[in-house]
Amino acid sequence: MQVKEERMNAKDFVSGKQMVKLQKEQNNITIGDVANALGISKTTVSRAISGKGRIGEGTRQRVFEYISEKQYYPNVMAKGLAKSKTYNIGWVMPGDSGISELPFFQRCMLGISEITAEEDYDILISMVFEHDISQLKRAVKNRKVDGIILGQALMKDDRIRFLKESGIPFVVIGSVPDEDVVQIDNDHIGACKELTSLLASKGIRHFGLIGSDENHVVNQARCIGFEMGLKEQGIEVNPNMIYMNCRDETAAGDMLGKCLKNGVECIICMDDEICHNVLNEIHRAGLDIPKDIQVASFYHSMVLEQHRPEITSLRFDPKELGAVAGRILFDYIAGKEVPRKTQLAYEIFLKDSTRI
Amino acid sequence: MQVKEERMNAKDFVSGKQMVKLQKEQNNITIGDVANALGISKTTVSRAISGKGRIGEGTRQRVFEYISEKQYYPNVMAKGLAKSKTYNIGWVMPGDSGISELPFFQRCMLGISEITAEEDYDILISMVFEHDISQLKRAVKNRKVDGIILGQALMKDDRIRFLKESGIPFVVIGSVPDEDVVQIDNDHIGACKELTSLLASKGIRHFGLIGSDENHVVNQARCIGFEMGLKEQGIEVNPNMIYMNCRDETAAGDMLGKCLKNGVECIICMDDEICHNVLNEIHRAGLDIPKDIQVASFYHSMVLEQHRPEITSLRFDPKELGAVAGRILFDYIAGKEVPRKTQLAYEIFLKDSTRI
DNA sequence: TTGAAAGCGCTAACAA
DNA sequence: TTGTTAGCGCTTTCAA
Repeated sequence: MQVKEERMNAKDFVSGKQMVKLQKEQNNITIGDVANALGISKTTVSRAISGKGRIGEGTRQRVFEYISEKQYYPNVMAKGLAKSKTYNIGWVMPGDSGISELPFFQRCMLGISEITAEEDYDILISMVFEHDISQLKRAVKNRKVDGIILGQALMKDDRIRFLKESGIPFVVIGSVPDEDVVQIDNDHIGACKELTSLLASKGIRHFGLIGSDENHVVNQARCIGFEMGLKEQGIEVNPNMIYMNCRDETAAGDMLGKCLKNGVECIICMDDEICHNVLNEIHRAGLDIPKDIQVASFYHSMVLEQHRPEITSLRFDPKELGAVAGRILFDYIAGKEVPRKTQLAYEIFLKDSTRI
Repeated sequence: MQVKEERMNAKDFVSGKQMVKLQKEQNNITIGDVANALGISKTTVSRAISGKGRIGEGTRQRVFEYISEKQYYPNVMAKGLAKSKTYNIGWVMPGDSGISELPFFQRCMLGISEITAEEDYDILISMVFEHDISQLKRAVKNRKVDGIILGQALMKDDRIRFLKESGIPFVVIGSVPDEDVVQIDNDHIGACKELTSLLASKGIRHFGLIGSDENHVVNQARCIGFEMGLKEQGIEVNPNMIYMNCRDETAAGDMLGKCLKNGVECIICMDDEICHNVLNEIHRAGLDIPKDIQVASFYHSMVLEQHRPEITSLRFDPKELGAVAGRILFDYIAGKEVPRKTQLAYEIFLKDSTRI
């Protein structure tokens, strides 16, 4: 509280039942105003602004000077009506996502917004739930968006079914089996496979894989990558190595216990939250990492950053994911050919949690 | 992985460089189509739909039957142009907020979206940064929104300055000194005061308050409430009791150390993240809660939920905050009088972390 | 290089 | 109760 003068006082917070009312003063200048003021036609002004069609350099100059002086901004809604565009793209994310998923969505959104801004688009948000996609439906039926980015893919996804029926262009972040859905995803399979294989190549034979919701496509991909990694190293795949639907710390504790009983040397967690829970349980049990048990994670986030020893993990870039999804969506809307599936790169960080 | 048939295979994820292209089939039916089909005028259709103006019950029926059969949905953009509305409200949140703030924004948004949905509005999102409010500016200049909800208030807030100049109706979630800004906030002062006073009344004399960014208005309010609580119990307020700008676990450790050295009996954390860090440091130091040190928090979230013993804390409802902000904004836009400042209730949870 | 006029899909006076 | 007409602010043919 050093900066005394910036400190607020209690009275700053207190107020009577003071009421306020909006006084509007919308002095919005239109393309017609510009045209009149300059003694030219609306068409010409429009052309000057859009840069389309031939126009005299002189007139162009005059228009630009005038609109920058008078602070003219085109009415995007009107433009949209004329061009049958909304200049919005829809961003669909779960309204009930867990705390650990939020940073992912936030970063995605940041990537998307960089791209939309370039195109002078805005992001309209729909929060959906597993059994309530009314918000998404509203945005689509009302034609408030030109396209949609779906932030999450489920195995049986109502959103995707609806979007396909509706005919609106959309892309999904994540992977889905549907042949005709444009999707952008981290290369989870490749990444999980490589990390698993790498760890196995260092001599680990007994793995335990702990994951959360098996209804999430991404978790299935992780399983597949894990199994591929094992096979590559000649380790027999045993379904008992895999524990799914780990919902909380208690469950994590149980699964940890089972792993230890089964002689697991290295636990791989499917995501950062699972890993966080597992780590807590490991400490609670008084075990040492990596001496008593090694730990790796198929996903990394700030949650794991603080941990010592540092955790071996896969790292992806959600912001890039969002940006790529945005670019592809715009191409798709524009009628261009786009790849059905785009996979993004990953990085493997080998840290002390798997070094004996 | 029980549900075998729902499991994906590796091949589901693999694809060649398959390309897809959008085939558009926009068969959007307009109000004119409806009118023609029914042999009535567009006006009549419009009236039937909006419910405004007199209209024969029979015609109304026929219109409704037809539009529900043909799946007619009005074009909101066109409606907006005619009525000078966008049917969007802007939601402004920091693009670089810490992981611990995200659940707050998510819950707020949920509350907002419930209200906007009622009014057939959508949420347009602008991610801003401390020194980059270009996204917000775009949305406002382009007139893409009818009003704005600002999710966070800073002491010197560029966003607020810009919004005031622009003349667009807006409300802020949080507190600001500006006389003429409509604001909705948790009653932080009252809550912090009451909790502090309550703890003091149970015999605690030596408090330590640990907080984060002092540039956040909310943290200043917490300080004020804390001091008021102390005064109420006849405890002398000493600036040395307050530690601000606690950025990470290391800083939390330092401040914890200072508190202990100064004979602090109870540490109050300004928010859940601080508290989380402090708790970690307390455990690291091998101290017992509440025997060695008592702990309370001015903010509660899922982060603290798992902790044992449970932490005495203040609880607010961010979703309600968002909903109230939404309602007030709509009233404000409609030209109604709205309270300059709305304070929301809080709950105090006394738990074992402050029971000796 | 410029302009007139029609149109995007809807609402809202004003008439009938 | 219904229809005619103009208009919201922009784009886009088609002529000039």
